Amino acid sequence: MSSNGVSNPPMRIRTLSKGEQTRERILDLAQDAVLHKGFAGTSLDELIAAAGITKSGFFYHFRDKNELAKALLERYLAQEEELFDALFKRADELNEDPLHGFLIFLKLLADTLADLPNGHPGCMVASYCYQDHLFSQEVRALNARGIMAWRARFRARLDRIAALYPPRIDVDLDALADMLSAVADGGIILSKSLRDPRLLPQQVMLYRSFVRLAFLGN
Amino acid sequence: MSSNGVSNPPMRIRTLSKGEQTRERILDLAQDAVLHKGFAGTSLDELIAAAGITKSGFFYHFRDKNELAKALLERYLAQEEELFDALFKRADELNEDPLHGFLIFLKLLADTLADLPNGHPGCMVASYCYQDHLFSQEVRALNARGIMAWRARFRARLDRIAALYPPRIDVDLDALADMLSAVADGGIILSKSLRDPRLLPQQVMLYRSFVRLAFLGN
DNA sequence: TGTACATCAGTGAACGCGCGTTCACTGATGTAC
DNA sequence: TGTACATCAGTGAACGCGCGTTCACTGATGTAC
Repeated sequence: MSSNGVSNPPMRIRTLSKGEQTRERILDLAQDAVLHKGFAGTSLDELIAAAGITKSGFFYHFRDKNELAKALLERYLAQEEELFDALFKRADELNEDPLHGFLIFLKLLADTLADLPNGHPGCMVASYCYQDHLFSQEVRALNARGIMAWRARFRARLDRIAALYPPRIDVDLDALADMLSAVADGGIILSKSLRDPRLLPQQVMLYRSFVRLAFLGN
Repeated sequence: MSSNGVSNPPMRIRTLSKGEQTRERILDLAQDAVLHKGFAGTSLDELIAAAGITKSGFFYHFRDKNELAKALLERYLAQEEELFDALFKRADELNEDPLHGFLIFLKLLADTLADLPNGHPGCMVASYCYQDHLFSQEVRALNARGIMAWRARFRARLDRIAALYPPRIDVDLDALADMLSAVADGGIILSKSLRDPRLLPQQVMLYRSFVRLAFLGN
């Protein structure tokens, strides 16, 4: 079940080999478990039982548990990138103005998040940042790079916007770019904690209101 | 060290008994460890070693590990309440207008967060929400009640503001109240992940800009 | 002021279970000639 | 088309260590009379 939904690319190109299918199944199960019990709280025993393989089968796919952590995060970040690429592409097809394109993107994002059947499963970056001492330096760096990539992506948009629409307030564009990540991560925490999937898209829409106010004034 | 700083009440009234001191020491160590390794990743062995007691000493203070989880969260929520009470009190002493009082509160909050020597240690509610399957129903409910209490507190302020300053945009006041929690939790994740303590207060100040724009228009 | 008893704040040893990891092995599928 | 070999995708058993929990016990401090 689940396999998160957020980030499924619009269409699968290549069919997966048997081994790749097993690996993806392990990752799906692991992601779900890690987002609800933490990494240390997720045992390999439960994963292999759910995946229907043996311990040694797991170690065929991952050298050790840390490599599972790394693969989980890499896949999550790649899926987010795909999602953002797709939504920006659609938004830009609908409008060529950078501000309105961004506002459309935010609306599409909120709609996408609102349409997830069980709500957003959780942000791997947020989960990992609260367990950073469990991971290798490599994984921690990957986590930070994920956030920096989001900042760079949104910042580039905001630069184009600010060039056309002088901001009504004194605002640091990096901070405003970060705010989308913050509001999304915070919104996920609200939705998860209160078991109300609507809270996350609602927060994204509030961020949208802020951007609109800041550049458009209404 | 640490003992988090955020939430230390302005002054200690009562001196703690020996047992209470030990208990607080365990909680300090546990909070630090849980926020960096997760709850399952934090062993009692490491806590007792750091606290300088034995296993049985620990179980004198807490019936089992779940009770530690509960005590940790209860203390965290109480400390947050104390902090908000203190900051609102100071803000209201400086100004009696509800909007400007709230804006001053947000500035005080940002300043407080900026002054934490090592940055904010992390939000227990966020940490727990990413490990909810580890905890009893009681602890999960406590976590949700924490967020609801923040919402109620900020919502009450926003109601008084909206009565005097009709909002410039169509905005749900519960959502706007939640946004402070979201921005704070998201800001903590930014600060922790990128190891830059300034990002959290920066996000709080952005939220402040939004509130100002929404009610004051500049 | 002295004695008896209760409570506080722990100690020390043992428990069994689950954890991640290793190792030698194997049937099925793919590739070269 | 048949055979030899390599790679893929695992199996099965064993490993030792660390985990949370239990239990009987104890010295120090507080309270009643």
